[in-house]
Amino acid sequence: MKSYYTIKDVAKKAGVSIATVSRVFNDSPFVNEETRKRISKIANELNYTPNLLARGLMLKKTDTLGVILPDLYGDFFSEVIKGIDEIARKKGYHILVASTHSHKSEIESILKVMRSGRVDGLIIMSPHIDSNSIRNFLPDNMPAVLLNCFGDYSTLTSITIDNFNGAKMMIRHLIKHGHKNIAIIKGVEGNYDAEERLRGYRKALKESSITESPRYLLNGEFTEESGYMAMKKISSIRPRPTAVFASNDSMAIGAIRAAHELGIKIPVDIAIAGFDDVPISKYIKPSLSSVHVPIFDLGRFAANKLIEKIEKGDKMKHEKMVLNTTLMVRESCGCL
Amino acid sequence: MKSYYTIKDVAKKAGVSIATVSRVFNDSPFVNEETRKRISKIANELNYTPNLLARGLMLKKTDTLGVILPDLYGDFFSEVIKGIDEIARKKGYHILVASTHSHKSEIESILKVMRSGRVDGLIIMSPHIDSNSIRNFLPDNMPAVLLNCFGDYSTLTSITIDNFNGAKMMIRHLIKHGHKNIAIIKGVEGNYDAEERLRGYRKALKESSITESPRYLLNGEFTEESGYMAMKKISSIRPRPTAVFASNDSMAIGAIRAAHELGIKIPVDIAIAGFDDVPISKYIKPSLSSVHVPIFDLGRFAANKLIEKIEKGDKMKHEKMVLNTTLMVRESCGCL
DNA sequence: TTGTAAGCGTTATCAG
DNA sequence: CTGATAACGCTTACAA
Repeated sequence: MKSYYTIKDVAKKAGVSIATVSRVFNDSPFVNEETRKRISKIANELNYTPNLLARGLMLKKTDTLGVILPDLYGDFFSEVIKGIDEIARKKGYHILVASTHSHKSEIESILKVMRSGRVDGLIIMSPHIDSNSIRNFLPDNMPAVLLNCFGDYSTLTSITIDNFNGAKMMIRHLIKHGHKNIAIIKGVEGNYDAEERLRGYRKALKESSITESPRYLLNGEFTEESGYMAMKKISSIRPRPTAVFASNDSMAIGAIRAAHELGIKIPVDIAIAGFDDVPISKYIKPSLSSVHVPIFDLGRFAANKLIEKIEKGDKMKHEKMVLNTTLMVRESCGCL
Repeated sequence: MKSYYTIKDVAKKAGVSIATVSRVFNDSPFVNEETRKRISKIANELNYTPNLLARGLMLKKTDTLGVILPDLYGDFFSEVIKGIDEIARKKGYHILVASTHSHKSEIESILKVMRSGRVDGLIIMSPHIDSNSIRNFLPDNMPAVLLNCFGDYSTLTSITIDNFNGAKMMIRHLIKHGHKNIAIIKGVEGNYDAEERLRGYRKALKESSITESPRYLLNGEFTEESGYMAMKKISSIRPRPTAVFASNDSMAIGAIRAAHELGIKIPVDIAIAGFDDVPISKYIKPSLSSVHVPIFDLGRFAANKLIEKIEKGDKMKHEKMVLNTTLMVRESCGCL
């Protein structure tokens, strides 16, 4: 007994040519109803399904989307994937995922694999500035959608989150409630989201003629731990800031933990705000004011756009899409 | 200009046969150093990489692991994926993911795709009892590792988390601290993890000769919302339980939210414990006592086992592996 | 050390 | 309606 059957086996058993079997599996109208039934029955018995590699080789179509992300873990990425998956499955595509850890060499090797006939198109998120070179590694016939990347790639479709305005709104909000000494815990250096959020912070300060103080600029790595460390430092800055804007929620949560340990009351002593609006932010105490990011949509839009590009051909004009962010005011900023 | 090049293009340009080009890309020792260099150079210029579909078709090897999960979202699944990805990349494999939403039809169609030459092996997590039939859909030559599934598949390798003992330990712990009226918020009906945790709960009660009360058995869906609802019900049960064991952390967090709203103090009025030890549990107030589950290891072990099976052939004996869970005592159970 | 040619499992083009 | 047969892009005996 063979461990798997091919179109030939089915054809032989049904006493027809492989062409006819192929027709059956491709819903060709030109096949006799009885023949069709007989072939279907035999295929079923043999548990036969067409080999997708062979089919892909012929058709130059794999019904697969390549998804390249910096990491696969955490609320953010997993929600992006879920969004992509939802659309993909709905439209009959599968997804091949890979994480780069923002390493240039990883990106290149992944791209090499992905472009070698295995996927019909690519969704790439590479917020790190070094990974800019991605473009050069993309065969220019390969449909692609870029997520949260630097640069204005007029040649590529890209979708970004409105980091800049999100941060600006949040800082404006803090200023409106009387804060003047506002510290920021920055994100990873050279990261698109981090830079844009910083830019928003600066813009809001400038608007209100508040001079930016370098002492209020803390480094962070987008991790809980780095937020914790930053808050420890902040506690000894004089004059002590009355508000802290963490460039993402993980860091905000770390900052809150540090504050707890230091006996600093939030939001009474210091107001804290984050960015991303991860699910947890509602549940921590105090609940975290944050900037909501439509992550799920990001994934869905990306998948939709990509599939559109794949199916309409690349003559589709390239576009840049920006997703709105919204303010989520909760307890930690002290305005409730 | 062609949009992509094949082995033929390279061969022609280098003035050799495709066999030689192939040899170069497969590191065959039998190729003249100069020829090799010339071919490499030309391949580079053309930005040529071997088509992996064609190669896979010949070799019957795709260097890809299929990963089938109930869902792609959330701390749990994303950490499983990350674990798998870490090992896979290390050993030169890629991963094709799909989510089933525990729908039988989805599982079947996914399996059909996965087995059609696209993956070398499968990691399947299907804790729902209906999806039991998976076995029948697996070509028996396809290496596979089952995660947290029902049944004792002596024919398949499986890895599970020790849900039973985890729950038992937690309940024992509560009993030791004086609780006798312990409610449980159950997980999804027919779900492997849910059933096992319930079994652990019962075992611990029986051990201490505490009679199980049906009123203390609340239904839940593993969601935050269902935990919230359950707690609302619990608050009006008389005699009111002094402790609540939620079958996962999401529900425990929902329960805590409900308690807050109802003015029930945790852990003073009611102790609460969860399961999974998701990252958030450390950060909520009160911090959540939970049962730690080595999720990341689950993914890594699964990937390692699968790759081993793929490479050693399926003569490898099938095994059942159980990963230990450990008690994480924090504030919410009131023992600190 | 290299080339020739068969074959992997499909689909597509033509005849019939 | 059906069957040969040539692709698809690659690896691998076997021959030279």
